[in-house]
Amino acid sequence: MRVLVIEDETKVGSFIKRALEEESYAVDLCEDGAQGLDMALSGSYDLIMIDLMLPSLPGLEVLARLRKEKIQTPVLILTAQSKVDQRVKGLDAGADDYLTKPFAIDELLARVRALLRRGPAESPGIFQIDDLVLNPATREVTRGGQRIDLTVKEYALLEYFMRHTGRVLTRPMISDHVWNQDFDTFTNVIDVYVNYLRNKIDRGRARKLIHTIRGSGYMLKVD
Amino acid sequence: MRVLVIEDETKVGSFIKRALEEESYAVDLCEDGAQGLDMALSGSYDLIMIDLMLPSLPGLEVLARLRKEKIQTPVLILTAQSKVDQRVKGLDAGADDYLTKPFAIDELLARVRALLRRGPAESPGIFQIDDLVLNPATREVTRGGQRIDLTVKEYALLEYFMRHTGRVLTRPMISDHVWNQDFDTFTNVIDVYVNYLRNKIDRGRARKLIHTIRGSGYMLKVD
DNA sequence: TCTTCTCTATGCGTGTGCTCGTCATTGAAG
DNA sequence: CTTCAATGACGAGCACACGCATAGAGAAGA
Repeated sequence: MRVLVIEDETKVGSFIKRALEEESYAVDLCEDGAQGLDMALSGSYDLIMIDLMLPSLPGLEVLARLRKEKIQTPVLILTAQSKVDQRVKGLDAGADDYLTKPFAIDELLARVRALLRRGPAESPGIFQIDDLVLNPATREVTRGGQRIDLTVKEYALLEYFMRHTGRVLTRPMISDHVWNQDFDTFTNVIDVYVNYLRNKIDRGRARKLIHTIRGSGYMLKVD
Repeated sequence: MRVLVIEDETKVGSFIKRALEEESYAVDLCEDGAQGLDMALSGSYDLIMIDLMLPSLPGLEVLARLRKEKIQTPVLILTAQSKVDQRVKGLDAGADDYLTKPFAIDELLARVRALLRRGPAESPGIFQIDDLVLNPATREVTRGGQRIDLTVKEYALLEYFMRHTGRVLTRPMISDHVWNQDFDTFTNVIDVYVNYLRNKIDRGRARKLIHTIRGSGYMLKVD
């Protein structure tokens, strides 16, 4: 899951970035409204977080243009003012949720999870395929009841796979959602990480779940 | 446990702040009603204390708006008048308890403990994991029956851990609940204090309780 | 003054993320 | 069936960030 944070206060921004990264999100941080809009328009993000007070372009304007371009990515508004009309304006402009600063990081994370949960599939809080279970709330993964320890990146990759079970995932799709902006296209990192995952999830099991679609990408499914 | 105190009399306010800090609470003090409301809305607090006589925005109003925004944090009302109707109004507006000034500090602390005990988990007064026991009422900690002396900060950290056993606690989450507002994100204080706790709690024991989740944070659990 | 506590600063070891090179597999053409 | 090119699998190894430990500065209180 990739998140764009448009926030001009460096301190707040990097605090949020770090918190999200510890929760295994890929995070791009942008301190300028106009530039942030450009990035948001790429459509690579699963969630966009916008501060209302921005230099160069106010947050509400960013949001409005985004919606005008038919980008339906969930948007979470950050605002210093708790004034009710500000919030109403934000929600009217197409925000999905708002949060007033200062906020508790737990609260931010909870809302992020909530926004991502109401995905296209209207999915529940837990993902399961065969005897493989992933719980995003606790970031716990088990197979056949047995706990599996994953690194942050491995977890991010697996979560992406499990959110798109039975679909072919191309390498560009994977890098777009699991890695952040400064991903280098000309490497085989993805292959390497898929291999790591295989070792921890499929190695020694009767039914393999991770399948290679030669010439296209990978797919998570039961045969 | 983090507490917000909204009290315009500087002397009373800092007296309360100090008393609470000695009991290992993280305390933010605010002398203005409107600003206090903003802070309270962040959801960062485990308890909020409001004086009824405030400049800019009366205490009852702060409380009412808080409840309107669905913030369910326990609220303790401070009031100079002991008039019955005042109290009734306060409780009607959604306060959980009240205290008339002047009050004995012991009484204040007792009520704070009582309010925090009825947490979201409907928790008992005592926390236990393996042979480690923590009693918030006496702030006494033992492991295997043996008393363990902790400093104020160490205790606050351990209490936070024990209230969230078995869950991964990220550094931002920890700083949000154990340190107060002016916490500096870019230091390793948390690591240092976890290390202190390890020395006093896990050092030399067969079963370790504090575990590092690399890239994420820490977790308190039995293996 | 001396002690206690909180926090800063720094050096060090190690796991993670990643690169690279080589080997295995696949599928198509001869 | 053999050959060959394209594609992917995977082990080895490197660099760096992360977390640990420890020393000491600074503040507050006895």
